Amino acid sequence: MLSKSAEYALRATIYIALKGSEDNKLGIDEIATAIDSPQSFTAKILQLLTKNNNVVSSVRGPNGGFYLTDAARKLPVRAVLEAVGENGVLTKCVLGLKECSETRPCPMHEQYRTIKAQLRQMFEKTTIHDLAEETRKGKIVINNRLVKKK
Amino acid sequence: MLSKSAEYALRATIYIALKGSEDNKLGIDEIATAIDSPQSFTAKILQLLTKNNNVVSSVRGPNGGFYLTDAARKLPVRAVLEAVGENGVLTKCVLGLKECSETRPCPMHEQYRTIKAQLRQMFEKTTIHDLAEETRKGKIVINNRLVKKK
DNA sequence: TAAAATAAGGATAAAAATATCCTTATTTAG
DNA sequence: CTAAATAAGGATATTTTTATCCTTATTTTA
Ligand code: FES
Ligand code: FES
Repeated sequence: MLSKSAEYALRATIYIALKGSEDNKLGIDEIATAIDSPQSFTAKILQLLTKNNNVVSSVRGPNGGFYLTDAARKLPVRAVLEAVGENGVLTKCVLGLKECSETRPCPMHEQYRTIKAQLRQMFEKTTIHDLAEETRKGKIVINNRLVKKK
Repeated sequence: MLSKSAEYALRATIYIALKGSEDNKLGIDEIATAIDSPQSFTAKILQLLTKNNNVVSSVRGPNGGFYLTDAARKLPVRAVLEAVGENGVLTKCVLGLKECSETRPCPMHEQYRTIKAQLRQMFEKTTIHDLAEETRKGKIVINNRLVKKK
């Protein structure tokens, strides 16, 4: 469904939203460990997220690291996907035709339309904040281990 | 959403259902041209479809080619996806966690659940026959050109 | 101001997906 | 029985995605 890049981007962003703040910036090693992702690769992805859509903010040097602004927390999930170049799910044809349109639909278009609409809904109406809250509240998890209650 | 392999697999299968029959088998060159796909690669995929799930049937030699049995036409779309090793959309976690489960959900699980259910519905309830019929009836298209009415 | 900490960025590397090409096996028609 | 047609299958190539490593720039603190 999503690329590894997009998956790591989402998990990292959620984690940063959850644990970081302007005066508690998180280092790449902590983040990658927390979300079970390859560190250097995750660093690249965080670079994308800081460059595109201002999803993530970063500061170098001692006590530097990554955090989210309040504005960033209000961004929809889609902003994260866009930042890593993965918004195709919402626009592309399931059968891989060059165009997905009502006027030249493929045989799955009709059925896929409502699913695509729901995906769009999910990616546009849900904010980073929502996902972080969801995670904070429940027995929710963003890595492959059990979540540790603090 | 789907891999190229899966996209070609679906388009090819639909085309074969539409134009082929036991006594009008279709050659790989016709199929690949018709669905705008790379010929040799499509050949590989058809090999998978003949080996797995009996989605496609084939005969070598003069007047050989590919066709679908009546049984194959009744197969759900999912059988095609499975045959090319692409049924992960229905089982995997959107955020890429190793497990997708109710007991250890990720922060998107709740919202994604209903979408996944609809995807499953779509892939399991829709048959190859349905897609071919859909294509036969309307201004429906499985390549990147306009469909030619015969 | 020097040293340490940290992200940014560039250069590769490894793996997976996609694609092509060539040879082999099978089947049919003549 | 032979030749031609056609899919099967193996080997290889190309491209894209994923991943690692090393150097550079920035920032903070001592
Ligand atoms: S044309 Fe294929 S999904 Fe819209
Ligand atoms: S656990 Fe992530 S979608 Fe189910």
